[in-house]
Amino acid sequence: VELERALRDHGHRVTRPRQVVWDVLTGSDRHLSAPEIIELVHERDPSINASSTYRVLTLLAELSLVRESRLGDDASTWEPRHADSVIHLVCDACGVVTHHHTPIVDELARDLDRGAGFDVGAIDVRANGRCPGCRGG
Amino acid sequence: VELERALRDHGHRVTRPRQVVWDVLTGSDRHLSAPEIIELVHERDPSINASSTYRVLTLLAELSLVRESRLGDDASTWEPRHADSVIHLVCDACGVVTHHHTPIVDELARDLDRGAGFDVGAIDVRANGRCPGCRGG
DNA sequence: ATCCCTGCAAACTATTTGCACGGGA
DNA sequence: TCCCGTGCAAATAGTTTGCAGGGAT
Repeated sequence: VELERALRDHGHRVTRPRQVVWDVLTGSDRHLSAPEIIELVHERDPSINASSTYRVLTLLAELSLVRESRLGDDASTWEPRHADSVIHLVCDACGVVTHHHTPIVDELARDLDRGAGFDVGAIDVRANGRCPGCRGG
Repeated sequence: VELERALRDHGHRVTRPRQVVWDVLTGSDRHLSAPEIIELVHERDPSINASSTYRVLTLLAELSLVRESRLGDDASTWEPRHADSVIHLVCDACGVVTHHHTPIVDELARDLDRGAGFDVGAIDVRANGRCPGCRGG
């Protein structure tokens, strides 16, 4: 229903591809690449075309329902948008991506405003390294 | 000579494509995409193939001489690597990418180590927004 | 003399777009 | 009924790879 409301509020139609893509995204607890999303969408409904999935992802991003990240060297990944700023922790050993929160990001935004005169809209922080599990190896 | 030393120290040969790509990168004050680098390399020596440029960029990244960033929605951009952590400020209005430094990034690294048990190797911060010039519009 | 690098061309992956039809409002 | 959104297929863009010859060491 969150999806339906967001779509209607902006004059967009509620269609099956949009619902299925949204279900796939909200039904996953991790980042998904476009090809992965396309695959999962196909499992639920093989008649939904890949290009439609791309178009839906673009639309959902415009509506701020999902967020695109470019974490690796390959394809973009997508996830439902979080309310607050999130830090992406990418483990170079096992490849797992986790999230982290800290008020320091807000501090950073303030510093950019004051120190560089930059009007900050969004901040993305990515850290590469070793996750707790791979750390002691 | 910095390039030559880095190459020889790791048992790699000093070749023309490697020198030209390095010259192009160090001769620019801004981020360059691979296609841009290929173009600039061609201006200096049209006989250097695009695939070689890709291979050189990959090698230089392994040697930590250059750094790859994925700032926009299109291609990766490359720049000589900086000693300290750098923040990329991407202006959504004019598209210009500038750099910013702040010790807050180190603070962030410490927080990730303590707060999330994550062994931080590198941190990338990107901020989208309005640069000082486009701000008052 | 050895074998690392390169140029070339082809393959690949991710993503975008034109078009005509069909379904949502 | 209207026209937005879709499926389809082809086009694009960026990047990677196999191979054989040439140059750096």
